[in-house]
Amino acid sequence: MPVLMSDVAERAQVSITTVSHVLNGTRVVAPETRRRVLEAIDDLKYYKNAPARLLARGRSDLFGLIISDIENPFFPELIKSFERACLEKNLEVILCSTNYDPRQARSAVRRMIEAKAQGVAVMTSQLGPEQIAELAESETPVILLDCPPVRRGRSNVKIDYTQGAREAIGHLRSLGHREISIVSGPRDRVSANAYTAALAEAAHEMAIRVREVVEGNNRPESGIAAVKQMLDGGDMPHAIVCGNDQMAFGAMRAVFEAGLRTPEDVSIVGADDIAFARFSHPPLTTVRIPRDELGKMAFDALQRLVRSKRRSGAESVVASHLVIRQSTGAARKT
Amino acid sequence: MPVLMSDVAERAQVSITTVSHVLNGTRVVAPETRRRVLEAIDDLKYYKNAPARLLARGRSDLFGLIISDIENPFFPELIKSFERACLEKNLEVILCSTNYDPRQARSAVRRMIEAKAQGVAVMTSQLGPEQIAELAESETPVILLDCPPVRRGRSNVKIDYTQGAREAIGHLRSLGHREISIVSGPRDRVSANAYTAALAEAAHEMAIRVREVVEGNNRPESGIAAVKQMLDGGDMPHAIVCGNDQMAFGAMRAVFEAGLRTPEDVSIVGADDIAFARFSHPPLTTVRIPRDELGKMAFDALQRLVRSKRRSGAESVVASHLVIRQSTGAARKT
DNA sequence: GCTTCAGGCGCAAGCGTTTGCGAAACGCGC
DNA sequence: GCGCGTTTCGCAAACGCTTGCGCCTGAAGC
Repeated sequence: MPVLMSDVAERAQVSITTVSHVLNGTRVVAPETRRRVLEAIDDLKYYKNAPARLLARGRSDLFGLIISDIENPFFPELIKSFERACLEKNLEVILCSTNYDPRQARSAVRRMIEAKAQGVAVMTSQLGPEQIAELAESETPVILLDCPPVRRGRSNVKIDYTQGAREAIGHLRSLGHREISIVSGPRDRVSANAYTAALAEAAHEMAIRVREVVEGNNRPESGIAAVKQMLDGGDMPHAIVCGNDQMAFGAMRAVFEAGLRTPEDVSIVGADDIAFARFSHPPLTTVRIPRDELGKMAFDALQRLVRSKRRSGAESVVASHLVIRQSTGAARKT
Repeated sequence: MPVLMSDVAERAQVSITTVSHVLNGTRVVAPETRRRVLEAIDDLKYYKNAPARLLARGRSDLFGLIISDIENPFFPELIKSFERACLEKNLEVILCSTNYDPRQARSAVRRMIEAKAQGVAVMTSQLGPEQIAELAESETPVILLDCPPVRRGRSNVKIDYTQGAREAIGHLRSLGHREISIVSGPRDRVSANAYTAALAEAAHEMAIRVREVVEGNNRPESGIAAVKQMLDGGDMPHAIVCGNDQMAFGAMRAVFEAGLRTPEDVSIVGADDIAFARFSHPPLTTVRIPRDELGKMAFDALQRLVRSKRRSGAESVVASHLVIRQSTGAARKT
């Protein structure tokens, strides 16, 4: 039923070989012939058959991207910049979410392999070593997030939290704070631990005391819960550093509900700098993770890996920086 | 290099025909044989070759989803529920964004056709009639959003704003408000107009005056701008109904920056009920568009269309409802 | 005028599945 | 012991494209 290359060929009075070549630019075709072919394609409204094409070529123009959860505001910007980079090079993207579910994680990997993705950027920590190994066995180059070591066919893009952590702690210090409390991300997430560690180190360097670290699950509710718990402790924290913005929003809410104010009574710092951080009340001071750079970087790294014959992995790093808004303020004199 | 069906067949001592049939469950295979095949697949780590499969079958198990912009918080939840529904039926999703760019819109359509998607849900108004026609010509069933009429191979899922609008206006009225101002979405968006119209009608019914409608672009900044403009007018609005939540956040910010308070001085109502509406300050009263239902509904409608031989389209409707939080309050006595 | 060469193009063999036909093997009734 | 219905499985022809070879034509070289 659909229009085939042979139909185009017939109408343009050439062989399908020629049609294929003008379509792909794989060899010189006389301008006049080319014109006829293009015209025929247009007249007939020919669409190439992607599966047939892939099958014949043996490889795809697909780059895979595996993320945790599309509803997590961390990802959309990352996805978008990854996609944009792919589009520019005329590559397709195949996107899969794990939704924090190991089953879906496995199925995501399977799909990547089945679709014959040239390479896959894994921007979630939901994949276990077995899944990574599976990709490796299929000779699929992989980019991991915060997950060294690098090796053949496997690069790493790393978020450097140290700078952001230093700036955040430094900022609080300069506001007169000498103690902080931390609402961390889930302990089973490498990135969360890295950030918490970076904070602890920065605090140590600057002689700031870390009163407590309470673990959240990265969602606003857990920010609320964490802060409630802190407040119940009796001795109220005056500076809270959160593992991500969503928990920071929760924290602000809990502070408000306790009859306190941000930043007058307690300063709050988020992390990620999601779009809404600018529109919360007060606008959130936060450690920005440049997710657009991250997507671009993942793409670049992947492309390098795919192109190079040796497939030797590399590590690239994106820096984090504090962006100061209005959720942090001078420590109260005691 | 990769493991083929023939490898599996050899190891299991059967023909590739049999392997194919156990893989697809397309005919009965003796239990023992079946076991051997499965075992071989497992041992060899065989992955089916999706392109080859598609080519041979002539059709795919792909459902397409075209959205505007993944960074727009309206979409992720919709995407997720669409995906979930597909996953349950063992269908793959191919997702494309238009990013409000006609070129990308065209390319999205082309990709759907090339990939041989069984059907496509178009949840954006970026596709012009030509693109829709393109899909129709390729015999691809289509689900549109708020875009009648229904016809062969083309269903519509409609958001019913009237209920939500009535509830919103009624709520404001019961709080003592007798006038509202509207910050609408872009006028070239059908849905935005539908909502504005529903608001106007509800207002009319309840004898509420619509002081003004200023057009925004659905982003927070435009909410700020719109409210600034209203405030500059001198005569301050006491109730503002916004076309979406993001503009409502902007509106709240502008109100705050003008030294006023929400809801004491001005009540603000959003629309969509994105995740952050619960965590803004104050939490946003908003007309909820159930995006999860929407995704599910789009999927169901698409599936019906794909399955039925006659391909006759239908219209399904999702209702909207007000969710009352704290950005609305009693009108001030004048 | 004959050879050489390059530019332009077509032939046909894959690519790895699915699936319509059938064939073999087996059990049962008579 | 034979015919017949079942059950179980294999053969080989698509599917629509890409691409290695190689042919043809006309112009340039001598």
